[in-house]
Amino acid sequence: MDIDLALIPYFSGIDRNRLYRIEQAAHRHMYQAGAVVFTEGGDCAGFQVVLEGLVRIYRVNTEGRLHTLSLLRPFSTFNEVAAVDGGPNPYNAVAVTNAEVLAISHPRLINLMTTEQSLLNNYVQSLARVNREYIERLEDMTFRSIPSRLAKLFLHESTYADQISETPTGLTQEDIASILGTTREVVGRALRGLLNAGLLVKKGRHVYIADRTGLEYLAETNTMPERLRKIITP
Amino acid sequence: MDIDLALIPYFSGIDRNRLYRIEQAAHRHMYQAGAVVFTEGGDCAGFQVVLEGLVRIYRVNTEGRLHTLSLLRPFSTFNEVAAVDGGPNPYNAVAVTNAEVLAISHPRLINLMTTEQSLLNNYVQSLARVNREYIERLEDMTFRSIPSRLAKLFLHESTYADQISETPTGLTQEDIASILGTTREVVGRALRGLLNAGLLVKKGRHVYIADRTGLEYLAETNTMPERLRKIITP
DNA sequence: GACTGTCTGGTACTTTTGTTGGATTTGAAA
DNA sequence: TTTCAAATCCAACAAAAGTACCAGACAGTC
Repeated sequence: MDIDLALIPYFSGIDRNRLYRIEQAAHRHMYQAGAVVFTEGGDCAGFQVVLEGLVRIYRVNTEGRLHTLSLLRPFSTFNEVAAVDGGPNPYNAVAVTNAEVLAISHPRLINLMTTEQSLLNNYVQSLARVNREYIERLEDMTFRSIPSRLAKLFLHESTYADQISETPTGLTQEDIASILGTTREVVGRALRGLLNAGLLVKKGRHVYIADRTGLEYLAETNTMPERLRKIITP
Repeated sequence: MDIDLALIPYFSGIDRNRLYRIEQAAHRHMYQAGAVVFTEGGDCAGFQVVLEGLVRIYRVNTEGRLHTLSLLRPFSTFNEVAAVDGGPNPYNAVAVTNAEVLAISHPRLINLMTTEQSLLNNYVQSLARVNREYIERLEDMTFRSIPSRLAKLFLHESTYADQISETPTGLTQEDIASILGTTREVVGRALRGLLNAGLLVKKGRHVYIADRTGLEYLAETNTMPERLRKIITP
C-alpha cells in the first residue's frame, strides 16, 4: 500500500525530498489479526503509524481487566512518547484486524529530528495535542458516571446526521466496556437505561441515536434530563 | 528571589547568555494566597514556573467537585501544553500560599524555540515525560480503589526512611480527597481502614507509615495483604 | 439441521463509593 | 482562658459499580 506521509500531522510541511528520506528510515510491518505489535514495559518500539487495519492500544490491571486507550484507524500514530524519550512502551498494542504498520526506531527518529526542524516543531505540537486528550480522559474517568461516558462515546462515534445516526462502529459490549474502563454487564445495563429513556433506539442488531440533545445533556452534566428521570431502570 | 533557570529541565544545557535572553522574555508575578493564576478555558497564560510558594492546578466538574491534578512546589512548571499550542488553558491554577511565578507568553516561547534548538529539544522530552505521567494517572483512576490510591499517595509523598516516615505534607483530608478524586468522608474511611490494618499509625495530629511493604502491596495489587484482610473496617 | 462459540439480556447479590448529619476534637485568635 | 472556625470522627443510608450466573439469540461451520 502506498501512502502519503504528508497527510500525517507529524510530517506536514516537509518537502518531498526530505519526506523520502524519512520513508527510508522507516520499516513496514504486516500483522495478522490478533498479533502483538508491542507490549507495555517492553523495549522502545519507536514511532508507529497505522497504514491499514485496526490497532488497539490498551493497558491491563493486576486483575486482568483491560482498558482500551484507543482503537486506531489508518493514519493514526501511536507510541509517540516512547519514540521520543527512548523509554519503555507505555501501553500494549495489538492488531485487531490484519494490519500494516509503519515504524521509525527511536534513534532514527531522533536523528531525523536533529536535521529536520519542521519535524521537531510538528512533534511538539502533536505531543501537546495528545496531552490535552489525556487530561480530558482523566477527567472523564474521575468525574463521569458510566452512562455519561457511554453517552459521550456514542456522540463521539456517531456522524452528525439528523435525528438518528449509527452506533459505535460494530463494537461489542465487551469492547465498549474496555473503552469505558468497566465490565460488560455494566455496559449492558447502561445501554438498557439509555434505550428505556429513549435516548437511543434499537433496530435489529444496531443501536442508533434517537435524542442527540438528551445524550449531550447526559454527557455534559452526568445526570439524566429531568423529563426522563422516572424512566431509568434501576 | 534569584533563581537559576538552568536547574529547570526545560532550560538545561543552555548557555548563560542565552539563558539571560530567556529571562528577559519572562515576567514575574506575585500572588497572594488564594489568588487565581489563570483559569481553565481562559486565554493562554503561557509557560509557567513556580519560583516560590505552592500552586494548585485543578479541574472542577459540573457538580462543583474538585480534582487536584497537582500541588506544585518551587521549580515545577505548568501549563506547558497551552504554552506551546497557544490554545486555552487546560486547567485552573491558584496560589495556595503566597507565591511567585514566572511566566513566558506563548508567542515569546515560540520565538525562543525557533532560535534556541536546545529549548525545543528539551521541550519535546519534557512533554513526553508529562505525557507518561498522565497515562499513569489515568490508569490509577480507572483501575485503583480509593484505599489503593491513598496508599500510593502516602508512598509517593513519604521519604524513604526506615520504618516510619512522615505523612502527606500537612494535607487535610479535604486536600487528599481532591487529589484522589473523591470526597472527604471517603478519605476519612479509607484512612481509618489503613490505620486499623496497621499500615499506618497515628501520632498526635500526624499519620506515619508503619508498614511500607503492606502499603506497597495494596498500592500495586489493589487488595489488602491477606494477613490483614480480617481487620479492615467495613 | 445440529453444533459451536460469541454476543446479548436479564436477575440477584456484594462491594464500593457517595451522601447526610451530628458529635468531637483541635489550633489559633480574641 | 474562652471562643470560634476548621478539621475530624463516626454511623446510617443511598446510589453506583462490580460479580456471578444462566438463558437465549445469532452466525458460521460441519
